[in-house]
Parts: sequence; structure tokens; C-alpha cells
Amino acid sequence: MELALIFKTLGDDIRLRILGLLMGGELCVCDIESVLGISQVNVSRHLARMKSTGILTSRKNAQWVYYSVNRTFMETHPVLLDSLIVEFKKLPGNKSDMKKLAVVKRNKSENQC
Amino acid sequence: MELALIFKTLGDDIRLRILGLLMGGELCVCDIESVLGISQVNVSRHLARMKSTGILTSRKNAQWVYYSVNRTFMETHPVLLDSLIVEFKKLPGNKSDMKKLAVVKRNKSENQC
DNA sequence: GATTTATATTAGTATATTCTTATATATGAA
DNA sequence: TTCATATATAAGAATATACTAATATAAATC
Repeated sequence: MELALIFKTLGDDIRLRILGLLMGGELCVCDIESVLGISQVNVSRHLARMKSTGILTSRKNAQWVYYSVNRTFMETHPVLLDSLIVEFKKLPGNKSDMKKLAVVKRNKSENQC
Repeated sequence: MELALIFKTLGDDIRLRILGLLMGGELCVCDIESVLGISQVNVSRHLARMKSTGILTSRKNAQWVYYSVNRTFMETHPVLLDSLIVEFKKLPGNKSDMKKLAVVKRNKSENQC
């Protein structure tokens, strides 16, 4: 996992917001889509890119794909990850994303996205 | 200073190597050029980019321009900077760059680059 | 003033990235 | 089997990036 590639991958607003959301635990694509208000294709492509860099992993359950921060990444770059947590807290849009996530999760019933 | 822009700027091997060198203190363009073995134009453009992002500053002395890590950047993102130090130490080429820098500095006489 | 040295900028090409639209796949439900 | 939902991939256009070669600027020296 190349450092430059990691930074290149992190160097995008949408991907940073996605990572910020996933820091709180795994989410399915449609949740991320709802929170960010971005098209499914767009979210999917950004997720794929972060996964191919090794920052994220995914697991499939029924028709949903759940993405989460890759454990290997966390273990290989613990200090970088800590600094990301610090930086995320400083981001202006972070709070509203987290609020929106809470709303999306609350309004979500079983067998639905 | 946008976080995504910072990462985007860091997302390049040459720029990471330059930053690694400048962590040890200011250097003129020709020193960086010698250490990295990269063309002057190339080094200059990467430096300009990092400066415009706010990661570096420069001062001019006689015909030389000395670049260094921007103090404001260090003060605004201390934890990120710490993580960079940790990551740099893990980079495979870092040691050889530092050695090369020592050689370049030693072989350098007054009024010469 | 002419020349050399250090650095920056411009022009042009090749490649990468991002977005939108359309389409494909895969699972579950009717 | 057909339909609806969740996700991924492909195609095409617009923009950004990186590199090389050539040129410009600016200071120092002769």
C-alpha cells in the first residue's frame, strides 16, 4: 500500500466524507447515498476506488453491500488514522453529515434501504 | 486550507519525497534537484504546487530560493504532521534520500549550488 | 554590458480523473 | 417467471495533472 496512493485517494471531498461516515462503523451503499445526497453511481465508484487502494473493505449480505474501513489499513497506519479522526472533527460539514446519518438510520425499517 | 486539497497535494511520490527532505529544514531548489535526481523544471513545479496549497513557504536569498515547511501549516495540522513523520520513516526510499542529502550538503561549498 | 547560474513559466502532449447517462448483474418478492 | 431494488460497470465528454523542451527572469560575476 503506497503512501502517495493513499493520499491521492483521500484527496477528494466526497471520499473524505465517506471515510468520515465509515469511521463510525459499516454502512451499505444506499445509506451513504442518502446521507451525502449523491447519485448511486458516483458513490459506488468512489467506494470502489477506496477499496482498490486498500482503505475500505466490503461484504455482501442479501442485496446489500456493506462497506467499512479495512482492518489491515487501520493496523498498518494507526497514527495516520488518528490524525484523520482529528482532521475530520475540524471539517465544517462533518457535524451535519453525522446528524443526517442518524436520521437516515432512524427512519430505516427492516428489509428496506 | 482544505483537507482534500492537502491530501491531493500529498498524493504524489515526488512531492512526498520533497516534503520528507524539508522536514529536516529549509533547502534551496538546486539541493532538492540534486538529491532527487529530477529536472529543475519538475522540482520547481512541484514546489510551486505545494506552496500554493499552503504546505510550503519560500524565501529568496541572492539567486537562491529556499523552501521550507509552512509554519502556519504545522500549527494548523500538528497531528497530521506527526503522522507524516511516522509514515515517512516507513517509506523504503527515505533513508537513501536522507543519505544523499547529507552528501549533497557536505560536498557543497560557499557561493555554489 | 555580457555571461553564467538559479529559478520560474509557457506550450504542447499524454494520461488520469470526474461526472452523467445508459446498461448490466444479482438478490428478493410477488 | 416477472418485477423491483441494490449495486456495479461501460461509454463518452470535460477537466486536471504530469512530463519534456524551450524560454523568461533575476541576481552575481566577469
